[in-house]
Amino acid sequence: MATASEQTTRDSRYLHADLDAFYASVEQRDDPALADRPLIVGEGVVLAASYEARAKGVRTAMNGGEARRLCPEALVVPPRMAAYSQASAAVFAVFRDTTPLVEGLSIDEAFLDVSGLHRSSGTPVQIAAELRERVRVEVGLPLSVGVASTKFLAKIASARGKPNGLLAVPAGEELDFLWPLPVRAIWGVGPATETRLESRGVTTVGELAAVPEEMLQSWLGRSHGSHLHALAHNRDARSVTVGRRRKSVGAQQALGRRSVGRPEADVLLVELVERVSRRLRDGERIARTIEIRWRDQDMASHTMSQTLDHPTDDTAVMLRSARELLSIAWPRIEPVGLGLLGFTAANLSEQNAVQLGFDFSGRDRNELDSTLDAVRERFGGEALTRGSLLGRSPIEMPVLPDPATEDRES
DNA sequence: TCTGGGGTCCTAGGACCC
DNA sequence: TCTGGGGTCCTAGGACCC
Repeated sequence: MATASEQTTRDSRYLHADLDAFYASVEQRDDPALADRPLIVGEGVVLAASYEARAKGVRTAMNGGEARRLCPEALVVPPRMAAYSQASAAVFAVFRDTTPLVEGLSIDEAFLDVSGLHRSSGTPVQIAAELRERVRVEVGLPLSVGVASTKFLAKIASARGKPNGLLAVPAGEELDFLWPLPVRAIWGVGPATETRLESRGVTTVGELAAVPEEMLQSWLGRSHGSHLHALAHNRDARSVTVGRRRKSVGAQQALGRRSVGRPEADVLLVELVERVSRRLRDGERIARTIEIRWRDQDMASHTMSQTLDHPTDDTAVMLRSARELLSIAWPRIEPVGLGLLGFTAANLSEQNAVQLGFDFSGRDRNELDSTLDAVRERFGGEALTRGSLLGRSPIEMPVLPDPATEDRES
């Protein structure tokens, strides 16, 4: 098991904050009649279930009929997305008031880096306790927080602390905490990886840590293998990234078992493209890659994509491309039957970006650096490096980014 | 238990360029 | 005409997450 030399001695600087049963908690907050009662949000499929409903076996993504059979006394309400967005924004405001180093992962969870706050705000554990209290009082929602020396361990800790808990993994005790857990607890180990590990007799993180890295790579692929090897030893160098932006926007529609002909598929495609292009325009984003995805009646999924010469947010342009793809794909789709149709716009960039083109082949280093300085001064591009100037593709720079719009849209 | 809707990241082969 | 090293971009598929 853990030896002292293997333990990290870094401070616990990362918080993973996760709202409990988020949609259900918002409903229970807004309607006192729902408090402390089994509650299901979403009718066709369960989007969220209160802990009272979970106690009966109801789970997220379960179909509504099954959920009602398991928990007949549950109240079922339709989702109110606007209310959840508002609640999320209020919670994230508390996060950002605690530290500017906040990385949103989804509508209801975020990483916070609280290193450097020790003098002003207390220890990470004190900060986490304060955060939970503020979210409870100011927003009225239960929050679980994990505290650890790495992001991935903080995430595991918050999950173990639920519901409504605070769990800190003390520096030096990381591996004692980690190694008894099932491999599935690791963020990034899903059903496929779990099965592959299990077939080789590896079921706990401790057993995973004992497998030589090269062997793990041969089982799972180079990158995945070395990544899991590192995590099993609590080696995770990832830091909190502020201001991440979405890289793709998509919409999809499941069709069940009914048979769908080409005309109906085409109508559906128009609706999907309209939804996506509207969201692109609302978010002031443009996309260069157009993708259709479908699932056949055997549940196998497929994609087909096309990259345009110029990014766009224009419905007609995207629709033309999507239709072209559907025409090419249809001979493959028709014999098997369509189970789901989706449309995704990827390769997103900022609507107000400028493209800078450079050709520095054969130029010297000084000339390059002075140009780099000039470009940075004009466009404020901190991310711009000499390496990016040497690339042949145009470099995209946001025009005078407004910090207020840097928020991740949820 | 035959399964919703919205995402991210990685891999691997081929085309193409210098 | 053939061969090599180094690199980017595009496409399709797969695993995973909330």
